[in-house]
Amino acid sequence: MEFENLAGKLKALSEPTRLKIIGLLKVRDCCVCELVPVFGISQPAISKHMFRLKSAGLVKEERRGKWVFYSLNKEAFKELGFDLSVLPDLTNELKAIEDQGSSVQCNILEQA
Amino acid sequence: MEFENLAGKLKALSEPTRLKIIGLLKVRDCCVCELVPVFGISQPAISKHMFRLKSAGLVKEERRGKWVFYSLNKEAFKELGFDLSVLPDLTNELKAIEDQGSSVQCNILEQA
DNA sequence: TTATAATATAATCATATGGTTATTTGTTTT
DNA sequence: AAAACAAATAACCATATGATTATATTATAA
Repeated sequence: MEFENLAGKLKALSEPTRLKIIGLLKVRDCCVCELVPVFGISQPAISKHMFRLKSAGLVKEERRGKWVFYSLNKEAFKELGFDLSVLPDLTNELKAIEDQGSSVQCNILEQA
Repeated sequence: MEFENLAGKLKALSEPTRLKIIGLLKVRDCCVCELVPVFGISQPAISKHMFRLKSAGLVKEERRGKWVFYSLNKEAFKELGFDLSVLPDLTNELKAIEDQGSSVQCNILEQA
């Protein structure tokens, strides 16, 4: 891959919030409303981060009813030469959010 | 590694000039005055890029007489989970610079 | 069909970034 | 010691970035 293209993908990765979003998506697909309470920034801010990740081809999006779910594009990470296993496992952090339903602003969890 | 730290290193990598500098250092150690003619930007601009790469721990520096040579910190790339082999090989590009000595602003090549 | 929920977009703002030119610092050469 | 070379630092500027609030858009629920 050419340097410009590679650098573009790396730039999308190289922001702490977005990198942690990638870590969360490594655990499971997530929708925007689940990510908002994790980071304590506004919903539009998360949406813009997802747009950046999607534009770089690092994540895929899929609408499921009211929600838009984002998932990792693992193929893109291979091409990028980035090993996802270096990211800390966030399973527990995601579980914590699921448990304290009070702080979760969306109703996605009630669907299950 | 934590997300902040990882993101910081990725940010240092995620700029086209710096990423290409890494590609050149993969071929061999280089000094600033060799890099200047490759990119067509000013010497201070290259120096600042080297500072960013060094601060992120991605490169090491070593003074040799008048020159300061930079080399890859390969260990850092492992920790970062980034596979250097995805970068295009720039051996020829470096050779081209060596050959057309006219455009090279420093005398490093005359040393050999 | 009206209200509500989830997401995206627009407008705005402060800070970070990557470049420039001018100058300083360190090293070698004459 | 003076001149020249290599690199770093300082001051500055235009653009990119990451956040905000306000407003649209899209889909479900009442």
